[in-house]
Amino acid sequence: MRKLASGTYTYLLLGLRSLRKIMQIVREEMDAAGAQEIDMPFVQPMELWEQTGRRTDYGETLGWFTDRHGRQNVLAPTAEEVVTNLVANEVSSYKQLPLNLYQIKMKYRDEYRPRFGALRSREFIMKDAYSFDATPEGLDATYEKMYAAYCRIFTRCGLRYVVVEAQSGEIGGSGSQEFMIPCESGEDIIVHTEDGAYAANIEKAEVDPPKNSAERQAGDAVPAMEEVYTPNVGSIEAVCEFLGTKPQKMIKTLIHATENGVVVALVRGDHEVNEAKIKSVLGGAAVEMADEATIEKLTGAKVGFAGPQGLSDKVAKLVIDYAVAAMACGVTGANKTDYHVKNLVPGRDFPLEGKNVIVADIRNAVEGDTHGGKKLTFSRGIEVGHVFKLGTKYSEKLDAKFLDEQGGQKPCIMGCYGIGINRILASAIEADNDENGLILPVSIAPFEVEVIPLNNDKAEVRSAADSMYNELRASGTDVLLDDRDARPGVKFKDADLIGIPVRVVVGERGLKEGLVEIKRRTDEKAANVPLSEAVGTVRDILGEMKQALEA
RNA sequence: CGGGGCGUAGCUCAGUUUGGCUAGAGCGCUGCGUUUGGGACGCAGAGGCCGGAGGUUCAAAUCCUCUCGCCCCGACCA
Repeated sequence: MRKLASGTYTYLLLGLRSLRKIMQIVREEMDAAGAQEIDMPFVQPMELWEQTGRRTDYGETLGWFTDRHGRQNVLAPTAEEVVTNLVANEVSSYKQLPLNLYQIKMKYRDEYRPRFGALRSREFIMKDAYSFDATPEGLDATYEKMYAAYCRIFTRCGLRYVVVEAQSGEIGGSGSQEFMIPCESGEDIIVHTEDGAYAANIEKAEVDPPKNSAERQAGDAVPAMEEVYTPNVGSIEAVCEFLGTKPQKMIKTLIHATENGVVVALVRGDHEVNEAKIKSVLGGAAVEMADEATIEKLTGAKVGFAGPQGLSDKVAKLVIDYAVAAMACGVTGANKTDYHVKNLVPGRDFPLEGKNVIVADIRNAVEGDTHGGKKLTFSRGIEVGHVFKLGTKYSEKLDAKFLDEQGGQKPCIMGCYGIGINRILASAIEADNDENGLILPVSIAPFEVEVIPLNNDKAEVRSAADSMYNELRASGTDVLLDDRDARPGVKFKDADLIGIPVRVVVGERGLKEGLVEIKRRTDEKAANVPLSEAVGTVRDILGEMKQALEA
């Protein structure tokens, strides 16, 4: 793999061979799961993206250009629009459903910041599948099939994976799961209970409300709230330092704009608000941070001095995190520039109930939180696959409807399923390697076995190696012959570096006794095997390795 | 887009602070010879618009301005 520019790479022979093997496995499992392979355009009309609103949703990550006719074209990052448009034109009856279409193709995302080589590149190969069902039960069945196919794909690629609950986005309530490869260099945070019964992306991980109300009751004795002068001290850290308190004692008052009006969210000073959670608490309306003008108008103070007291009547919703509701008292903004208040008591100084007040889980999980009473731990992973029940978002907007048994018009119920082909290779490399290089599973290694003739100039060595190579090839084994005129050490190091699972060494010394050496990449020492049995032994070893990946 | 860093031989980098000899090293590459079971050795060589443009100066890889590219951190993410 060689870099051309930031986030764009040329794959050379070895990398490409691995990618092809991964694609083949994916293809076989998709076909077996009843999906049909198609090929959709990489360049797509912008109008389609405007119809579904994703031009805005994708924002800057969407790559596009204007052609000579002045038309705008999207460089496809996914293909929901195109496939839904296709189905809208082709499907008119429930008898044509269910339908499951997939493609394995280059995608483009204009990433804010491509990083970690193939893990997050601008161009990448993705298998994307889209299913269309007539009923929710049908979608469930398709989803299950795809889920099972994904498990087989990652197992066959020799990867240890975990499945986590993921944020399901706009269509609340329907399922979404990510397949993650646990690994230090991963970009995603996985949250799971110690027994592994619950695992989720940090975006999604649900947190138990605190159990003890003891602290709350202690709050009854707190004196009335009091304003303090905090000139030019806006941030949490600055206020803590100024007032000699801790972030855990602070209440962050975050003002959000939604299509239904202004929403104020409260989280503890040491917690991070999770907008996706607010969104689902509010029933799916888009949520974003309010701009300065909105905040100043609402609070009458500059940004950084907002507080919940007296605001509940002025906003559409007041959303309070469980952890804030459980606080005895806290420090927050005074709704007055350069002032904060202390001794603010939840329930006394601002409401914890009422028609526009919601107490819920609206923050990211942190160390020490629990789920279902079990402690949550954190680890990193690489997202290699995502299965997602989409519902009717796209089929409604793009008019993919069919007539059901009663003759009624219904939108198709969709699911979508992605696999990052490059990421599978990248995670296999990250997951297993040593100081000598890669250790690749036989199913995705560029070659299964490498034959190394040590003394190329010796005719008998050369001919023994050649005939082994030819025999292995003839028997359908993926074999590489290193016939370079190089020193032995160079060949050994290279074979190790590129992760070839099995290595056969043909040397003058061994050949005198009719022996060659066979060594797995993971073996300490090589085994001597009679030349006549070598091909059979190699095939047995490969057979075992492949067997292990089917289990 | 914000913050930081780096652009000198194919690669990794020194030299830049304090302007001054013919711009260097290791690895790689070419030729010849000796070697040959875990990245050999000797000898001889090739290889540079010091990222680009402009400026200061007797003199610029070195100082100034602008620009382009790359890396790292952050913000974003169906």
